[in-house]
Amino acid sequence: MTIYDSVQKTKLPFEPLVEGKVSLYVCGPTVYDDAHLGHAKSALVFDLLRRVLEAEGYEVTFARNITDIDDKIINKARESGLSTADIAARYTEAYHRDMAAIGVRKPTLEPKATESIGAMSDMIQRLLDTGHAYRIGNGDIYFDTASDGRYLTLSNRQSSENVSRVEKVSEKRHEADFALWKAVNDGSVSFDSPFGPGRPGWHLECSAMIESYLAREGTPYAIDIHGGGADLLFPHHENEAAQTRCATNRELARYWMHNGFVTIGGEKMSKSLGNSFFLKDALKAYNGEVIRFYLLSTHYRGDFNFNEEDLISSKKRLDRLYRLKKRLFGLSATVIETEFKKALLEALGDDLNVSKAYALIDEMISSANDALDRDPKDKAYRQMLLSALSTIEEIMGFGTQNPYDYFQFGLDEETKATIDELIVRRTEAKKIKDFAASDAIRDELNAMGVAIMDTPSGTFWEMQG
RNA sequence: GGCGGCAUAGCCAAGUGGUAAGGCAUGGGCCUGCAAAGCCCUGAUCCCCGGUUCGAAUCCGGGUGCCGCCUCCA
Repeated sequence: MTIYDSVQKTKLPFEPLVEGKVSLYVCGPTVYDDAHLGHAKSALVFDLLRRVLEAEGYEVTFARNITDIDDKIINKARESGLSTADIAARYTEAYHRDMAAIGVRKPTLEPKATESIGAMSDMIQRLLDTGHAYRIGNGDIYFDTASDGRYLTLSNRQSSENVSRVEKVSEKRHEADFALWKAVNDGSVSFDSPFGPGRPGWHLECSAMIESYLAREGTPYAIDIHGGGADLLFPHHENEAAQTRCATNRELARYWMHNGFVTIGGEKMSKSLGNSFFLKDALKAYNGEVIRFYLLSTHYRGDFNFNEEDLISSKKRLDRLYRLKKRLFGLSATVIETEFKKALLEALGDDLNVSKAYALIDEMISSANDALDRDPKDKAYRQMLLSALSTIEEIMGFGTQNPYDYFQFGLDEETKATIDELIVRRTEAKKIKDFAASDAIRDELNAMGVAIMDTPSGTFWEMQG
């Protein structure tokens, strides 16, 4: 496959460091609040990448970290009266629940910062030993950016002169130098280390975790692919790259991938702008797969402008897949290799061209419906379709639900019983050709948001979206 | 100020040199008691100006507009 490397700014053929294997690391969440749609987008993009690589036959080791200690977590703990561990546990659980709801598979590894203090200490020690880090009077340890000849090459910046908004610390050697370790003397949350009690700097955890959990020996790069949101390129990934380079004498990742932002009204969704849309709230109104389908529907590198009308339009598109699944419901078949799968992987293999993949799915659905209209009993064809659906489930991660449940999203049993009862009454009215009565019942159902469809095998219904 | 991204039909969105995928919406047809669903048909010359080329949405130059990173951020 080809991957767009955001450092070289070009699509490159993917060549693994180790034959048949891929190491993929993605920056995960800081667990101090619920995940918003931007977090979901990022998680979905790399979940898709992982699925595609696996479908291509690679053995993928996919790590996504949890930042469970950080100033924001400490502040939240202070406000709520809970411990930082409680806050972190609560939002880690919420993150897992939300991601599962949109079909994001669990990563192979999910290291936590608080469980990686040893790995971080080791890296700090190496950086101190090699002169790439220094300690200041209050015990803080900083990375010396000027000691890295390749600093700023990742994000293609000419100088750090304009990094003037970074907090001024008088003892720092250079403005761009960033904290590896913050000494803590005020009794707040701290961890023991060879450098005394303190907390790790945020950038450090990814480098340290990659080194201790993912990196292979004897390769020119620590891992194959490092991903994250576009806002992490600088300074976060720049700093990670510098740490790894200086501590281990090799580059961190061969390919860097950055996903675009979710925006609202053209502006980046972020907590500081106050325009975040929590995933958990979206999940109240829409099936998780609809959200997955929608957020994955455009190319990962572009910005994604969230808009409820577009979401509904996406839902209608996914509905078609489920109606086809409904037509084939109850049939079992062995999964066979299909031309469809080949085409789908080829589309996705081009730097995750999801638009092309979606187009292939749409075309498959149309021709399938057409063929099933002509010959509903073609067994070989049905088997091929079931295999295609199963490919979509496996690679795209949607179409996995029972189609009847899918169309009854959010309904309680009582309402379902009411609907079923109305349909029985309507069927009886139709039987005696009392169309006025049957149409009145249909209007009533429509008013409830229920769409009716009469078929040779009975009347079915769906919630309208 | 430095660096970067984007601009394609009413809307969403692929395509990066050979005369514009797909979806939603719209209109028409088939099917249906009527519908719904399904299938078929229906729409753009690609922000503007200039250049290169036999040929450009696609390359080059110059504009305009929107967005992002440089502070925590997916």
